[in-house]
Amino acid sequence: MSLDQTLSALADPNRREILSRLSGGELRMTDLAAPFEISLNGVSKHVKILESAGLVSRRKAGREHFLSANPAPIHQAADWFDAQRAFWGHRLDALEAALMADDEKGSDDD
Amino acid sequence: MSLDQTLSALADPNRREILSRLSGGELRMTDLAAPFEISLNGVSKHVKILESAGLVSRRKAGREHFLSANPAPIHQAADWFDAQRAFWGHRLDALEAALMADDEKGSDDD
DNA sequence: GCAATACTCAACCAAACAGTTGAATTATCT
DNA sequence: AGATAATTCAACTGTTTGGTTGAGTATTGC
Repeated sequence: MSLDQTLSALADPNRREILSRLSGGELRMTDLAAPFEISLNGVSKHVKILESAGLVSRRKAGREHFLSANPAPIHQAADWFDAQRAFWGHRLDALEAALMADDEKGSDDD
Repeated sequence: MSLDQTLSALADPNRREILSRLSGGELRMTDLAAPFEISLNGVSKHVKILESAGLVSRRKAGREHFLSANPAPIHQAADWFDAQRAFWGHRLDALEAALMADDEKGSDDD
């Protein structure tokens, strides 16, 4: 549930894809895993990571496990990024500064 | 520069701390590293990772390397999270749904 | 009861990661 | 020129990660 966990869970494209596939509602493990190139066991491990990051939850019904997405940690991370964006504001970073310096040189020279 | 790189770079608290220390402007490697518990070499490796994620850039002056933060990838990631937040909207996640079910049961039972 | 289905668990592998230490490089100071 | 300072590079260690395969455990269907 920490930012660390949320970000590293979300840093993997397979896991983002899992979440995206879960956006339509619950899916059984097998159905969730079907379109992936990696094995079902591989997907299962990713799901476990998402679960322990609080991004997915599981409902067992007999032998089937129904997975669903929990957007809450995404909201929290989004809040953190908003705060960062506000904090960093429009301060020029080194790349932008370099580009603007180039521009100035270019237009000054005209 | 990819979302993958940005998120996994940002998933580490030492690296977030490095960025935060860089928020006041350029710092030399040694000065940047001073307050950390890990070795200077350790910090240097983190900086390299941040650099290859586009989050930090480096200006060499003689034997000194001046590091500065590049907020651009943070902005991009923030945009991505905003889109996600919008996408997931206020749809209840499984945890919330469970809590509300509990609430209902509690007040119904009154 | 038996076979198939839906999973997890455990062991393993290769690659990446976080950290260290020690040596090499380059720049500055006296 | 020689010492010191700022930094990287290289090698090594232990842990984590993304993935596999194979076996084990329930549950369901015939």
